[in-house]
Order: sequence, then C-alpha cells, then structure tokens
Amino acid sequence: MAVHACVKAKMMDEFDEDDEPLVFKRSNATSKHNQLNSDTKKSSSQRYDGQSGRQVSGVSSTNGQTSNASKGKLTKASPVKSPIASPKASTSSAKASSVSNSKVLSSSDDQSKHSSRQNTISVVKEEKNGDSEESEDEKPLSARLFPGLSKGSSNHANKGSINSSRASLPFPKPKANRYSDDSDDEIPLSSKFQLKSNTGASTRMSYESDDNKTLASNFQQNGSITRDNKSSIKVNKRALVEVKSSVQSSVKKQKLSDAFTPVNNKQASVKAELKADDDDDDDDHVPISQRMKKSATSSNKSSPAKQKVTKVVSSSIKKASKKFKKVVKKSKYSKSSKVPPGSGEGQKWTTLVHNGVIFPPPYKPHGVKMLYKGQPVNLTPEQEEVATMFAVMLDTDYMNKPKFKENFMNDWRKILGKNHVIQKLEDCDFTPIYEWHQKEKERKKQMSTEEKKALKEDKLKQEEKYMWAIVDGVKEKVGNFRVEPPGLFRGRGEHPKMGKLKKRIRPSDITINIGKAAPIPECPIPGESWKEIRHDNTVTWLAFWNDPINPKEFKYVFLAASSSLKGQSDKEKYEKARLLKDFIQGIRAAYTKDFASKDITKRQIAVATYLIDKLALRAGNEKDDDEADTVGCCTLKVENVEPKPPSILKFDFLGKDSIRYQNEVEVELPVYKAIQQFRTGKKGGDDLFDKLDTSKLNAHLKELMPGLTAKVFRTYNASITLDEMLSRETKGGDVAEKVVVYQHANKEVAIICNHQRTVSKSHSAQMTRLNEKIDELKGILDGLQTDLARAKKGKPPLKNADGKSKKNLAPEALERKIAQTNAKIEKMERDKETKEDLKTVALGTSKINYLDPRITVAWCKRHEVPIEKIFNKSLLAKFAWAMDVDPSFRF
DNA sequence: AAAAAGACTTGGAAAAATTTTT
DNA sequence: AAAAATTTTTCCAAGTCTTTTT
Repeated sequence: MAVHACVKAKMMDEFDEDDEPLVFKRSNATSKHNQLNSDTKKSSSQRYDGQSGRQVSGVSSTNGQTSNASKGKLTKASPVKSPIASPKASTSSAKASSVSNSKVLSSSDDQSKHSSRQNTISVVKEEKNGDSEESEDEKPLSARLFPGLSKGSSNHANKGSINSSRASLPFPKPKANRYSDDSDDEIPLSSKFQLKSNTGASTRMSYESDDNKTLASNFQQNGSITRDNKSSIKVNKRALVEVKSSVQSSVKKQKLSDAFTPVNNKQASVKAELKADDDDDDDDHVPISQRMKKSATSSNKSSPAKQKVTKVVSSSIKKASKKFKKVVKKSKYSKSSKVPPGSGEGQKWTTLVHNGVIFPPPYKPHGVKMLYKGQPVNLTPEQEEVATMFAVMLDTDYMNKPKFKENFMNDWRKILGKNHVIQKLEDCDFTPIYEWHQKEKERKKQMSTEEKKALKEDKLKQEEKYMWAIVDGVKEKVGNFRVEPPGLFRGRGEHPKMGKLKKRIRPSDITINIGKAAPIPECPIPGESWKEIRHDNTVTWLAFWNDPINPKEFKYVFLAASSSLKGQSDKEKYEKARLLKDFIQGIRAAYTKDFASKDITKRQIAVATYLIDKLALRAGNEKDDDEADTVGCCTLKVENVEPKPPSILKFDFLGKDSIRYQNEVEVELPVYKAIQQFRTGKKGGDDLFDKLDTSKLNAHLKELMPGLTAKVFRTYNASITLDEMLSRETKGGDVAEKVVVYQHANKEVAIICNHQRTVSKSHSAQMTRLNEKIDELKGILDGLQTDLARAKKGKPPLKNADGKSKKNLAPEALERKIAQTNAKIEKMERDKETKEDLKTVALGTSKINYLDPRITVAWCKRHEVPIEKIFNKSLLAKFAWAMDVDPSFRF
C-alpha cells in the first residue's frame, strides 16, 4: 500500500484534483478476507452463435448471421474447438494437466517477487482531497496514472510489492523456467528492452525496410501478424517516454523497491534449484487453449501420462497449500496492521460520511391524451405517468411480448381503478403520447450547445453533494447515488415479470448506512424521512431499498469502481485467481481421477468442475420460477448437452442475461461417458447434475484450495489466457500493431467467456461503406500505377476524370505514393476484418471484470505501449491500484 | 440442511459524449 | 456545422456467494 499512497500523493500535487481517487488513498485497507470474491473463469473457448442467443424470445431477430458467425469459428472442421483459443480443442486431459503442472511451479516464484510486503503505508491518507471539487483532471492521464511506467521500470523492478498477499512465499517455489519473459525480471529495463527486441525478432532497425515491404505481407488477414515484424523504432520511442515520465514519476518510492530487490534475486536462485526437482513440464506456461490443442491431437492417448500427472499433483498441492497458509497469515497481518485502530473482523471502514441519495424529479403531467376506442381519455397524473411509460416503449421489442403487455396492463389497471373506461389494452392507442415524446426528444436534441451546457451544469450542481463520500477521511466517488426512477421493468429474455410497474421509490423506502459520527443526511423530499439509519461498518453500501419488482431483493448504493474499497477487493479477487495457478494442476488431476468414481455425486462434481474449468461456465445457482429460465453449470438440463460420438458434447443453453451459449467441444472419453450416463433415464428438462448444486460444488472446491469457488476459474482462465497470449504474440512493431495484439488476446478471452453483443443496426451499412472506400483506394492505386508506367517512359500522367491534369511526378515519388496507398488499403482491410470479427463479441466485460489489470499494465510497460491505448479514463481510475506494478509482472 | 436474507460482482443495452467524416 | 461513427458512461438487471434463520 505504501506504494499506492505515494503515488497518490504525488498525483495530488500535480493536479489538485481530488476527485478521483486514483490510488489507494486509504492506508487501511480493510479488506477482509472474508469475502474474497473472485471470479472464476473457465477456460476454453467456445463459441456461441451470434445472435440467436440474444433474442431469446421467440422473435427471432436478425439474421441468420449468427449461425454463420458461430460456424466460422466453431464448427466446421472439427466441431470441437472448444478449447479456448485454439481452434482445436483437445481433450486429452492428461496432457493438459501436465502442462499445468509445470506452470504452477513457475508461477510461484512470480509471486514471491511481488510479495514483498510493505510497510509503508501509513499516512498517506492525508491527501488533500478535501476541497477538491470538481475538476477533473483531464490532463494527462497518462502522466498521472502511469507514473511508474516510464521511469520506473528499472527502479521498481522490485517494487512490485504491492501485492503482498501473495508474495510471500516462504519457500520460493521453483520458478521453473520461464521463458524469456520471465527471465527478464531481474534485468534492468533498459537492457531488457533491448534484449527483447533483439532476441525476439530479428533485430531490425530499419523500419524502412518494413515499410517498403508490402504492408500486406506483414499482416495476414486477421490481423495476425506475421512473424518478423519490426521492432526497431522502439528504441527511440522509449527514450521519449522516459523523459516524459521521468518528470513526474521518478520520485516515487523507489526506495522500497530497492530494498526488496535483493530478495528477489535470492529467491530466484532458490527457485532455480527447486525447479529442478519439479519436474519437467516445459509446458507450464501454456494456456489452456494451447493445452487443449495439443490434447486434441492426441486425445485420449495418454493414460500413462495421466497417472504420472496425478502424482505430481499431489505433491504440488502440498507445497501449494503450505504456501497458501503462509500467505494468508501474512495478509492478515498486513491487513490488520493497516486497518485503523478499532478495526476488526469484517470491518470495512471506520468513518463514513455521505449525503444520502438524490431522487428523480416528481412526474410532470404533459396532458397529451391517449385514445381509447378512438376517443381521447382523461387520465389523472398518476395514470398518465404509467401510460407514458408504456407509450415510450412503443418502438421496442417488448411490444412483441405478450407477457410484457399483460403484466403492464395488470399493474396499470390497479391505478386506473376497476371501473375505468379503459379495460383492454387492445383498445388503447398510445400514439399521441408516443409522438409527443418523440417531439420532446427532438426538441432536446435541437437545443443549442449553450443551452445544453447550462442544463448540464445545473444538474451537476444539484448532484454534486451526492457524488462523494468520505471514507476514513478520503473522498471517494459514489457509484449510483441516483435513486432509480419509476418505470416498467425490462427483464431480459423471457422474464416472467417484464412489463410490471416499478413504482417510485420514496425516502421511506430507503435505509441509510453511515458513520456514527457523521451527520445524518437530510432527506431531500420535504416532509418525508428515511426508513432507517444504520451504522454498520461491516458492509460497504451507503444506502439500499427493496426492489419494487422483487421485494425480497435489494438495490444498493455503493462506492464507485474507482474507490479504494472496490479496488482492494478487486485486487483480492485477482490474487485469489493467481493462487489458483498453484493449485490448478492438482485440481485437474483430481477431477480427472474422479470422472470414473463410483460415487455418482463425486463423478458429477468432477464433471461439473471440468466443464467450469474448460468451458468457463458459470456456477449455475437455482432460480425461482419468477425469473427468466436460464442455466449455469449446476443447473444444466439434459436437453442442453447432447453427446455426439465419438466424444463431442454439444452445448446449447441460455446463460446469464439469456445470452445463448452454443458450443461443440471434444471432451475426454470418461467425461463423455459420464455425461451419457447422467442423461440416461431422464427427460429433456431434468437436471443433468441431479446430485449437485452450487453450494455442494463450492464446498468441494474449498477443500481443494482455500477460498476457491466456481467463479475463480473464470477469472483465472481469462487472465492466464491474456497473459500468455500477450507474451506469445507480441513480436514487436509499432504501438498500433501491439494494440492489435492486445485486442486479439482480449477477443479470445471474450469468446471464452461468451461475452456477446448484438450486432449494431448499422453494421452492414458500415461494412458496405468500408468496402466502397477500399474500392476507391484501389482505383487510386491503379491510376498511380498507370502514371508510374508512363513516367518511366517519360510520358506525362493521364488526366483526372474531371479533366484536370496532375502534377508530373518523378517515378520515385509515385512509387512512394503507391506504397502509401497500399498501406492504407491494407489497413482498411484489416480494420474491416476486425470489425466483422468483433461484431458479436463484447470486449469490455472481460476488460472490466476478468483481466487482471496488472497483466496489461506490465505488458504496456514492457512494450512501451501507452496505457491509455488500452484503458480509458474510467478503467485507469478503477485500476489505479495496478498502475505501478513491476514491468516483469506475470499473472 | 435447506431456505431465506444479504451483499457484492458481473453484464448487455441504451444514452451520452467524443471523434471523425462529410 | 451537421451527421455519422465510435467510444464512454450510465443504467439497472442478473448472476455468485456468504451468512443468517428456520
């Protein structure tokens, strides 16, 4: 933490901003171990099909493209493909496991490095925030956020420390041989870079050559970069960067880091030794996807291998657990020390001050009359309000959902009263209200920029006091301080409650949580008062109310993602996932063994765990009948998994948010057989895993690794995939090319996690336009070539289409132009492919929730990619805790 | 032990803001 | 300057997982 503190302090100086807490300001991080939340991730990829999923409801929408998309990737040749990135999936677990083993080992050392613990801390808090006020800094985020980057690299090398929790391995585990990447760790950055570039790719300096070369040749279609890209330029860049950064960051806390350095070295050596015993695997680092691939090739083959694996595992487990324990201890320690004096178990804060929440404005009747059986109807403001909610949705897909209309009508009728003229929805004509609304929208859009700005400022002024909370003396942004306005419930998929009226929330519905010493927020609505005031420092919410749609559930007001509290738990999540790295091999070996267990519950647990690990499925809690019918791993139905000989499983189900998951995966034979057996004697709608639920599954996982739950696999597999893909595929080239590599890795992760988005309405138009542009460029190219040929013969260029004559250029100049045009064409084609490729893939979710930001930050540092190219402002704020990670950090 | 409560993370879409193109 | 494209932010639904209660 100390580190963070420093950062912040620094930042503060520079900008006076207080608003965004970039770094952990609070010294005490309360984190509690109790909640470790982490995510899980699974590996393997699968595909989904494009859209179908989304539509869920009967309405099929869009195109059949979906299928295409999916096909492209998934299907075809080998239906299998599941495993993550790799096209082929493979099954053989044996191989996979072995791979993993090695990995584990290696990882450990990483940890040790980071682990250094710091003491520091302390005081940082003071920062200035107090007054702050608004301003956001817009300035150079990079500068602010990335202090470490430039300069740091060398210095901090060891700094990494921030993550204390993990670090401390008492015994350094063998690092295993990491490839070059890892090895670099100890090397000073400067030298590192050089090394890297040189070694990695052919050293090359001339970019010229590259340029000239056909651009095209460098890139393959999908953006895959061909091997020899250029590295050159970097050097120069780097220098620049350093300069820049040096200004700011330099100071930071190198000291600390220095201290640690030696340690690292030691560890390293130790590791090396250990490593030796650890065995073999060279594959360690291989990501699941790769593993799968391999296995695919060799699918079942390796039984012998398996056994071996198992053994290894057990030993590794032991080691791992030892480590873990220690870690825990330490972390506790550090935590407690950090925590302010009175903090205890589960305490999240010591002082908490905030201003409550802001309510939406009261309804303003517009007086536009809807028609009933063709006649205008008078409605009270309350009745009109609800009618308007419906009218506004006339152009949405909900109008095609009978359930939505039925639910709406039921609730509206309660407000209309039993004997109201309006009895049937079919006789209602809301278009006058709908049109009024459209007009209002248009009017707003047409407002002059000044008016808009004034309006915005006004709103900001009103909301300002609600935007911040002071947690343990540090000003932090509040996430959702606006109470949700009334409306019609928009459930996803076939939600049984869609269309129901979400009534207006009043102060008397709201419970406020605030520090004992803090003034109780004034209730913003005169004459009303809060439901309750609590002073519970074991929770992080500032307020909550019962969800009007589902009164047993709550809506909470939390701090924003940029807050230290959230950052802390985010970091814990990733640390837990990293810990899984040390156990994964053992876990895989264990479930592999249980595929054939005679105990059916064990077998189901084993298979479920396998699916969660390999396919990144969610746990799958039970759902009520009054929720959309979606499933996760434990709630898969027989009809959702279809065995296809010889050993392929075809998945098709609606997951979270009713997003469809479709995938065909080759699995190891025992899994295949087990699934067949789980299906026998059941109906399509029966539970595939009848002996299982998430609590049993998680209870089992916890026996394998402290704090392990199903979601950790998702986080783990997402992050490890990113880390490995980045290190494998970053070859050099300019920043733009590296960003492409990153996006490619990001995309693979999104596919693994099945993060989809609907194809934008304008997608096809956009593609068409891109094609036109490309054609246009090609036309220009032709012209240039003709001119070149003529120029070589000493003839003047042809006239333009409009009759104007062109300049008489030298052949060299023309050649240059041709090269430029070719480059443009190449780029556009690549962009086009990327766009088509990503049309159904949502990259954001994994970036926000699954990818350890330290992987990204460290990679950016290593490759001189400005972090802003990858993280936008919010992400930079959210991941402030990860910004000063050591460049050698590996997940 | 299982159901209910409770608290927090994860998710896609819509809205808003920003950037690029025309 | 307007429009279109793109990116970011907001919104709030829908999960996971833990804790408490029955």
